[in-house]
Amino acid sequence: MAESMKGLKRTARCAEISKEMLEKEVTVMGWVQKNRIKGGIIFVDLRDRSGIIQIIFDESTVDKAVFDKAYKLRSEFVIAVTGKVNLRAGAVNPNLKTGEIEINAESLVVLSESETPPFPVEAGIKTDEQIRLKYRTLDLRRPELQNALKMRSKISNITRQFLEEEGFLEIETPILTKSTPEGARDYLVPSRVHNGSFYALPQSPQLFKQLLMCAGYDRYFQIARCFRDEDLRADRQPEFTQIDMELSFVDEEDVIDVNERLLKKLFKEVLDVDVTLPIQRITWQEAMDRFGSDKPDMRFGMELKDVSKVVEGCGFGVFTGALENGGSVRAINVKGAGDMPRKKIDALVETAKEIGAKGLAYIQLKSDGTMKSSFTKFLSEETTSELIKACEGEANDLLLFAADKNKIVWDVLGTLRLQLAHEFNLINEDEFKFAWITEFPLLEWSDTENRYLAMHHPFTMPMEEDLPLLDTDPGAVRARAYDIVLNGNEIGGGSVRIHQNDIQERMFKELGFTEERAWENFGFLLNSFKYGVPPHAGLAYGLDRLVMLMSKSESIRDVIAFPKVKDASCMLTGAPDLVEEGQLEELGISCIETESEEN
RNA sequence: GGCCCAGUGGCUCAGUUGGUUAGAGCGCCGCCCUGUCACGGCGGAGGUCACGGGUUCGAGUCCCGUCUGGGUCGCCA
Repeated sequence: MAESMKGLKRTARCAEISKEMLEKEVTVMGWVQKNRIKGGIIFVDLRDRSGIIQIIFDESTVDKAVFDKAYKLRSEFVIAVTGKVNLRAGAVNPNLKTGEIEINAESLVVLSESETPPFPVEAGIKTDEQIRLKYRTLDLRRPELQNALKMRSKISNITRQFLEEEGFLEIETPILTKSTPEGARDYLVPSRVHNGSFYALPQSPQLFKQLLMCAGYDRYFQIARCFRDEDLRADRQPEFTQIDMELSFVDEEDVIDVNERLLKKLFKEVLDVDVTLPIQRITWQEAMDRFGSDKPDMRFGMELKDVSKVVEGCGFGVFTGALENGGSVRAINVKGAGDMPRKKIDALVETAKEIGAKGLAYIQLKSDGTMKSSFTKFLSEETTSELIKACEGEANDLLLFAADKNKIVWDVLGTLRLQLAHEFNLINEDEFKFAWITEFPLLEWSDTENRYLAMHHPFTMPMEEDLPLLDTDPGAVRARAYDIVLNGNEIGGGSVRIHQNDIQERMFKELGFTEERAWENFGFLLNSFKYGVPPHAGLAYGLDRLVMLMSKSESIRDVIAFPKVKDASCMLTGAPDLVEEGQLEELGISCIETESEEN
């Protein structure tokens, strides 16, 4: 039966007990990890968020009532134990922080009993995530999740402390706000007072932080919850957290400087990893040309080679055709893969096709010096050897060629490069390789909408020297935008913002907004811009993704206490759920039955 | 919305070309054990093989559909 605390006070957490406290009487409280009964002596491993300490109940020294109670302890019972800290009489357990000591129990209070847990509450379990999410409180007791959430807390706190010292103010922005076009689908919240009208949950505090700059707050930050109603991924949740910041009277150099120092501090204090500053910067164009990705994993080579010049007029229709359509022919050299079996190469070709390529050409330079290729029969011997030379091909190399529009070529080779690096173990998992990616394209052509979309967002400043191109070749205009990339993951991004009305108007025009619609959607910002806007720039990190990488977690769900599953529902609470008819009436909402609900 | 993977005692899994009463380890329950810490010994309980159809003399196994979870493409300014 559960007992009360009877005025007991906890003196320390389990793993905070140390040899310095020998002979002292302490009271610990926590969960029973394990009860080992050896007849006249009982060992209980007691766990709390700090770790584990061994409690010992000795039949010859402890009250019989206490001993009998200890005999009945089971996994996950919550207990309070008072006793003396002693050196262990038996063997030391080197796997425990408290492995040299134990507590000789004098009294025991069972604060709460527990049913047998549905899965073991310990590290390294293989239990299905579905079950872990349903019993999330139990899962959260396990060391992996505790460590991830502790790390998350530490990262937030260091960030706060650092930004405070750098003169930033932490300011909250609304959660109930206005729906904006462009970008992700909004989560909507119906208004009771204004039936038929809706708030939207923020996709980011972007516009509000710009307003704060207009208001003179200089340097702002917020650890902000954001919402996007899009499908989930291993690294994507419908609600997530940004470390969001904005600075006035600065350019990209200032933003990069303060963030490099923030990252250096975080990695030093959280992981004891030294980040060498400055972090290397490469332009978007260079990232695509060398790695086929705007978030390159630079922990390994296998860089893309542009061989368009070599194969110009070579006679192989696939190559020349791609070049004639304004595309390119590029290659990667997979070192040590020259003897890859045909079946595996075919699988690579399949991957390329899934991404959108019509095929994938290859040259196998086998380790015995012979060569096998899907296309060199169309080429002269000179061109073939020039091609191999351009790829720095040697015996036992596999050369893969993609020929198409640049976007497809980058996508195909960028994807294969990553896939093959994993397959051939080229990635040092202990390494943290950062890079700034700069000079992103400002606009991106959308075939579905038949217009340009903002690659970053509509308030991103174009590069001054590219301004004339806005009228002639909008796709070529570069933006003053930058992403911070870590090991092939975008962990943050930002830009210098437009603070001139005339440029902002041109931008909206380019995006196909009428003046009327621009004012309807962003009037509150444009209006503020009329009364003195400081030049400003900012950046936001995806905190969840950052914690995931730093804690080497496999899924973003492992760094969020109560995450959602693939269809954006919560296995623990059952949200989203139906509501009472009266609530809907009040909101002036009636639901249309869909086919799936009828069944 | 498309494609791929998975679902068998509480957990993790095995289960042969379709063939007696569906197995194992851990956990759980009982008894024993004074230095265990992956404790040990003896004994025991526990299964609608995700669900619904179908094929068959016979289905955990084959076929169709559904549900649930995961991965991914689309989507994510």
